[in-house]
Amino acid sequence: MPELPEVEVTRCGLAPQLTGRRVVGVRVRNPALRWPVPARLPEVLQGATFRDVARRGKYLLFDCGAGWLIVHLGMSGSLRISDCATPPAKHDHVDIELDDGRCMRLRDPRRFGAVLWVEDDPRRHPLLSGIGPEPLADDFSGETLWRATRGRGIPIKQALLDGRLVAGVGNIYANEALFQAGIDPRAPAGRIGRVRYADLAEAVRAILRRAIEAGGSSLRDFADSAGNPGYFQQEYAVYGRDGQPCRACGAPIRRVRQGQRATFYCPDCQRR
DNA sequence: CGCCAGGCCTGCACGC
DNA sequence: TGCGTGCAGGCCTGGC
Repeated sequence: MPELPEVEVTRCGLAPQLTGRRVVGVRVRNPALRWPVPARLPEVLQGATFRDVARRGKYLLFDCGAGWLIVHLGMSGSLRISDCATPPAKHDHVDIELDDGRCMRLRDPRRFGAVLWVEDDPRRHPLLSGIGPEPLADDFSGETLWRATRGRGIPIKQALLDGRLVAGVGNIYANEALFQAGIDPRAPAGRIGRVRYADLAEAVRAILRRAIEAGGSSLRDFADSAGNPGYFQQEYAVYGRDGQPCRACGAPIRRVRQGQRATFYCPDCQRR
């Protein structure tokens, strides 16, 4: 379940291995991802050299000189560097072969992910142009959240999942950040004040940073690690813990449904 | 067998 | 009429 931290850890793992490498071939075994993998991907990528790997929200942006490869991992996708000779597994849909005999291999069992190609600024692509501030950048703050939610009745949990307010906060970290900020996920976003939004923004940052650091510790063997461990899972305060005691006060964690997504919270620590 | 999880785009219905 | 808003559907597989 790649959320922003997993995508960032992926970016950090891939960048040094890709930068300066030339593409010598592209193999698309199954183009049926969320959107079809562009049929012309092999021809446009052939001979291109990777210059950089960036990230916007949960989108990975590969600067290939002639254009940009955009990859979204959906909810079951992973990218790793493999030996080209290693036989692909069942859900290995795309290989991008490099000039050193290795390849970047996309695995995505559920195929909610996407592989796109654009020739100009990927941030202007329709899928990316409306994305809100990066949570770890300076233009995200309690103030931006406060301003964006004036007059809105939507529960704060669902507002946090809206990528136009803040980029890349998924279900797990929305739950965790609200716990850390002591805010009831059902509280109407428009009725939360500046001070609490400052706490919430800080909680979002802290949670994401911590998760990235935890993932970063596995960076060394990133390329060849088989299934990736999620250390951070051990540390969840509320996510997936319904019925278990709150780590802060002992009250049983509750689970409710908001917008067809599971929400977890502590009824005592989190207030409207 | 059925249900659920996950991200997030898309389309619809609604009210001002 | 257009817009902002809030909801629900859809995509897909594996695990319970």
